[in-house]
Amino acid sequence: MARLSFREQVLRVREDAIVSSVNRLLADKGFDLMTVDEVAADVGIAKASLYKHFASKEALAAAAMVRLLQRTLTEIEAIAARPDCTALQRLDAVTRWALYTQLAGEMPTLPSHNSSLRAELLASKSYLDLLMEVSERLGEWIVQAQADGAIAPELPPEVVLYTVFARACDPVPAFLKAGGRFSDEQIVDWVMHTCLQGLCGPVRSGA
Amino acid sequence: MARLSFREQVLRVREDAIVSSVNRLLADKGFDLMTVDEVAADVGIAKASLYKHFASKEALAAAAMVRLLQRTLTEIEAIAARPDCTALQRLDAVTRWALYTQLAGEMPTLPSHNSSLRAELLASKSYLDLLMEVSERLGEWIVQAQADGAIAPELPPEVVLYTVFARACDPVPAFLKAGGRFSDEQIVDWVMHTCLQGLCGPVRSGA
DNA sequence: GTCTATAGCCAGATAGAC
DNA sequence: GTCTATCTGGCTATAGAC
Repeated sequence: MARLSFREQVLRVREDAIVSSVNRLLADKGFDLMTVDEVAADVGIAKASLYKHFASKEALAAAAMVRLLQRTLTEIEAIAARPDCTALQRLDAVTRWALYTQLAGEMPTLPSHNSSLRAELLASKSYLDLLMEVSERLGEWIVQAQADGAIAPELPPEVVLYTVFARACDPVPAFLKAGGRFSDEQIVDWVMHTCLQGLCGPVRSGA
Repeated sequence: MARLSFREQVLRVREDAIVSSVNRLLADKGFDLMTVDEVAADVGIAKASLYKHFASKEALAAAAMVRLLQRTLTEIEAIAARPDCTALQRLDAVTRWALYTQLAGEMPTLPSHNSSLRAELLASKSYLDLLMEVSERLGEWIVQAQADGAIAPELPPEVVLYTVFARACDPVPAFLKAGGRFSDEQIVDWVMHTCLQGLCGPVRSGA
């Protein structure tokens, strides 16, 4: 019993190493340019061994997305545990976390066009469950922030949710980072500013 | 002389048909999933004939991007010709145009990771020239809008420019459209609202 | 310049020994 | 479960006739 558990633990560690490589490669090159050979080489095992753990390239990507959502949920729970925060501050915190994750090269991005990949994700119960839970947790904060008058009440919560989600694959931070003239902190501050206050910023009396 | 000119015209019409197909397919499936066979079938010619017009798949995509930038410049000039507009209103108009183009399925999107494609684009003088001209035209409006106090002066113009550019590949409109509950006009209005005023909207007195 | 046919290559997936 | 070696399909690109 103990041996079996140990074996399973070894298995999980190896699979976690695989998912880590996939996560990094997805963040770096995207799904289409990532090859299974690369993943195998990065993990340090043979390609055929990969296929003993995951049935397809799509399954690899799905596993990376599941882990991302799990980490997102962990982050959400950590932020939810902070006392004396407004809902807007919590939304701000989770969005900043996503931006820093992206700037660190750890945010896997998937092409929204790829149909085989979409099919795999929509068939994954754990992925869908996690996505729904993340959406619901954020949705509660959004509704609360609107009740507080902190987020524009005329925006449907759906619009707010998608806008927050979209920061995870926003190309602006990477472009600003590529320029090399700004720190990650500065970049995140600006993107958060445009996200919350918009380009026009707080309305000044004369405007 | 007239015959030669006529021949060249026929050639350009055919090439324009090719670029139209590429534009649509790029908007629909993206570069990696678009195959040259599809383009040929869509145009109604043999694949080998395509390669008489364009040297590679990357060249096809580059041609589509050049045409997009040309159309963008045309739109910019039309907006510039409007009398009695503030710089912010012109920026608003061109961004709205990009959003409608995207919702119409006519906005080609390229993967930012693909290196062979990047190389092709960076080697294309007409692409780079057009990109620079579009950036400069928008840059003038941005600086003017900041001088007017309409756009937050603490934002570097670079940040504003990238934020405007990013609307062209913003995933939010497509998600909202996929929901099927909103009109294109409504979607564009919301996205423009979040772009200019942010999620928090105009600061209310109590906030 | 257009076509048919095919070369050449690469990447996802598998066979089968250990 | 791990490996080496291989299969298979699809895609870019080209050869060569007309």
